[in-house]
Amino acid sequence: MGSLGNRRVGLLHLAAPAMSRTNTARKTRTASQVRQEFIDFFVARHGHRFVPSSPVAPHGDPTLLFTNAGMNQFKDVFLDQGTRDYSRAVNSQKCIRAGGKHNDLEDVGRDHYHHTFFEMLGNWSFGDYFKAEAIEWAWDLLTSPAPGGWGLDKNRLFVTVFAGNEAEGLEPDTESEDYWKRHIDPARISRWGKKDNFWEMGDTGPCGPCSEIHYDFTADKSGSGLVNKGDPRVVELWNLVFIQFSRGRDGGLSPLPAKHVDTGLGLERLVRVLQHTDSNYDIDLFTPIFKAIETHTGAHPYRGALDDPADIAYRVIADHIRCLTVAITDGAWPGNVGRGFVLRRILRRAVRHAHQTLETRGAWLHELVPTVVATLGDAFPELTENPGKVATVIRDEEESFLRTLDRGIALFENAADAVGANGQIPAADAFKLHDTYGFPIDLTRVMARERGLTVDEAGFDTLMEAARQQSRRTLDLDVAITLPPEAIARLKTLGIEPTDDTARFDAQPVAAIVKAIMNSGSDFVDTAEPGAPVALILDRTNHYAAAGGQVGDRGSVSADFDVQDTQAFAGYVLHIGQVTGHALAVGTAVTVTVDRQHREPTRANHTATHLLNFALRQVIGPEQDQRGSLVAPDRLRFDFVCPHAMSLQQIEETERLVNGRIEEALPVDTRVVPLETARGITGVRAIFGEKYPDPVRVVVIGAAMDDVLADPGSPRWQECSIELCGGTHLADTSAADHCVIVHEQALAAGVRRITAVTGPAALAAVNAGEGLLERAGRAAGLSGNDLVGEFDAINELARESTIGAAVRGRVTALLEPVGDRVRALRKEHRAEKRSGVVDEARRIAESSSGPVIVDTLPDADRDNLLSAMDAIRAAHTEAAVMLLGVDDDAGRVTIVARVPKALIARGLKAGDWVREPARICGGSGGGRPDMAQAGGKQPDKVPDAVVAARTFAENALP
RNA sequence: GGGGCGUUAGCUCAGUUGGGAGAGCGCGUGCUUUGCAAGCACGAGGUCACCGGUUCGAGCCCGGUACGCUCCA
Repeated sequence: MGSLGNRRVGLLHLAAPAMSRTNTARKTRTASQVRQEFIDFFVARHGHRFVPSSPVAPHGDPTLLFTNAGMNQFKDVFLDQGTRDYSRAVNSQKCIRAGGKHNDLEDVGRDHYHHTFFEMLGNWSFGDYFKAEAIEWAWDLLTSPAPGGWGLDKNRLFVTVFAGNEAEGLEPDTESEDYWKRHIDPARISRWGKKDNFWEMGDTGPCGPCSEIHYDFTADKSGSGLVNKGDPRVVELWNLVFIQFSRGRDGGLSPLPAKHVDTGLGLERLVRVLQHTDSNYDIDLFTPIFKAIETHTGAHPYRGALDDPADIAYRVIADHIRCLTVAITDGAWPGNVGRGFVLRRILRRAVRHAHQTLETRGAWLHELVPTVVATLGDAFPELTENPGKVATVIRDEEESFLRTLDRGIALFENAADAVGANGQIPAADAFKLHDTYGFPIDLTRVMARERGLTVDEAGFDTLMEAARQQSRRTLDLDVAITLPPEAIARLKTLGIEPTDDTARFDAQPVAAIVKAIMNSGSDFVDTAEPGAPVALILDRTNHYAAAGGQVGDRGSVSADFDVQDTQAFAGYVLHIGQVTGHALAVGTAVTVTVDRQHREPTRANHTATHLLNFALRQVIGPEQDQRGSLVAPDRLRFDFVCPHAMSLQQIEETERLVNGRIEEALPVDTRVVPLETARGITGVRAIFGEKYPDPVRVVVIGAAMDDVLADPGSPRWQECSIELCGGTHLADTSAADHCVIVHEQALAAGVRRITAVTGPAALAAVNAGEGLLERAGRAAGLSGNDLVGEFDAINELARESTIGAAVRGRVTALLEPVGDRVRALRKEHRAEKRSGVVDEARRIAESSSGPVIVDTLPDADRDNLLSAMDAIRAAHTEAAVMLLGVDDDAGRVTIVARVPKALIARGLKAGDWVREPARICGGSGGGRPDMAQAGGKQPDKVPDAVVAARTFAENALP
């Protein structure tokens, strides 16, 4: 027995007195005690090694979304691909069933026993004990009275065994059956077929019969007919799998030399039995979380009802926060693909319940993390390591969804109110919820179901597919010339070898032979004529084909062909471009030259990209994960995982770190090494999910490759940028001159993009930035029109010119107090102008009389005209008033008119009235009978217009 | 790389054929009231993100840009 096992021994004995003390009430144990008793039983009594739960986010297994069974971490043993230094193991495995083949997400909240996160107690034998012991011990632990066991009522237990299968030539598992008969009334044993009692890992591989213990929750112990019927009153407790066969590729079964035992006992349902509750959710793993939710929401206390919306929300939130806390602790991260997308969906369901069902506002789910840690931390100490970080991740994700949640709910409510007789939410609405507001389709489905509605999911899928098609179609347009699979096949039949591009790194001119010429229709031709774009395939080249984010080289082939882009397909390098000199024919001997003006800055940008990647990890944290990049001669772009916008300080710090390494003139070393070796280097950076060749090229900055390979595990490589990368790089970092981050923006939820420049462009950006900062600093000393002009000029330059993102932020910050003054000045100016116009209007009012007043005001816009109108009408309440404002500079005439009710009745309508002078000024207008506006573009016609307006009014008012 | 949506007062958001920019909260002042998270009145606060177009007239219509959100690749 190993030391790991010893550490956990002993609690069973401590717990025993507590159990016997409760003679009045029912004996109850905490979930923690149950878990520990299980482990102790197998460690202390039966010599098992305690093996801690593996992470729920499996690291080395891309076939698995989440750990979903206790055996996951022992899969290699069962597949005979790995060994352990022990043959008996026990643990409580953290499991998540959501999003994959086993998906319980849809059912969480609606019943008392589905969970996305749960624990699976298990004991394992690796070629050690088999059926007899597994059955004996399981029965012993379940039914022996305390302190040795849990003392379950044998009349509530049923056992199932494998019934055999003729087609497979499999006998009934009478072996297990005979062992069970030693313990239990044979009437309580039943036989079942392959579906229920034969376990297989996959289409091939280890498999074998299993035997299950079921528990009868019925009040009168009448559940014998409900075994394996999916009825919640009789549930499977413990599954004992006996791995004794291996299924080959031909589908046949052969006996395994080493037989294994794999068992699984769901902790939550077991504790439910032992705590005599009616629901998995009533056990002490959940009640503290319910309490915390109650405190945060003020909702009624949890009552456990299946049809109460608040109780459903309680269950969903408690389940989901457990799942999220554990998953994020184990290194999963909410995102938009795979595992991350499952987590995002889980979190959004919980947020939506908090917001809509429990009517809370703001992000608070993350505040439940400490409660989850309190309930699970003793069993899984990793939860206690950094719960603050886990809470932060959850909070960020909550806040981001809350931003669109209200709008989405409003859209859903409208759609739900408008549904037709078929009770179906239209696909267009469901898609918009998904596409615009981030409502996963399963969330929309849940919301619809709550209102007795369904969702047009077939239509949704169609829209989704259409969106995908569009994304792809537009992507394809970018590559004008590609090498389709049939063309590759033709090249192979022609005996043309893939291009030898080993010369691409030193980029010296090479001599080559034209092997094939392809036109834009993907047809092969014998000669390339001037004009149309074609792709040359040579036997060898020094051109770098676009890959790993780095754009393809430009260059020339002899003096006759201009290479505008270089792409590679299946090892064939396409030199895409046009003939500029003589026609080229297949078989021509040529000299290939790389355009240095294009290649050199690209090298600098690629090396700078690595330095940025490295610096960002230091500034943002280790969770910063590259999501994509573009390396072009004029700029570089880098997309990475980051929960929120970078602060000015973070941008500056990143630049400082990168430029520090540029100044140090660090050497850049590369080497092609076996993939296995490369992955073993401390701190090596690779893009998750990317397929790398083997062997793979490694680029290290700041250390010699010989030193790295001599001791790949050394922690000092943490201090260097080491990446798997096939791109072209500088010989040493100083050639990049300088690096400036010119943009920082959002790309998708939790993903940021930075754009940076190096070399002369970076130095120019620094100069421009410094100049602008200085101007912004001086602007505060200006006043009046100078201040306003300078403010506008600096703002425009800050927007338009290429300067550092951090400098742009600083300039904006400097200008903020100046902006206040500018606004005040402008306002003052407007007020002065208005009071001038209003004074003029008062003079008009004093000198006017009669039922119709028509006059002009110089230098007045619409607002001022209306103010002037009010001033005149205050003195002449019964008069119809028309004012014409003239703006000579802009060449505009603005006309407003008001007519009191009495005059409307006599036949003067403002809408008609304004049209007359407007027509004369070359414009038109309109409005209501009591009020109208119009305008024109010929200020010189205003005197005529005034006359016409007066005439019109006189004629209208006989 | 391609879509969808958004950007209006300090904050949260309305704004209906295009015709004088609004609400709630917050802020200020005054009044009332010494029983809770008070009431009433008045007021300040806007480049309707930016640029261009259409129009006599644009927060609103059209095109573009920036930023944010979001989905797909």
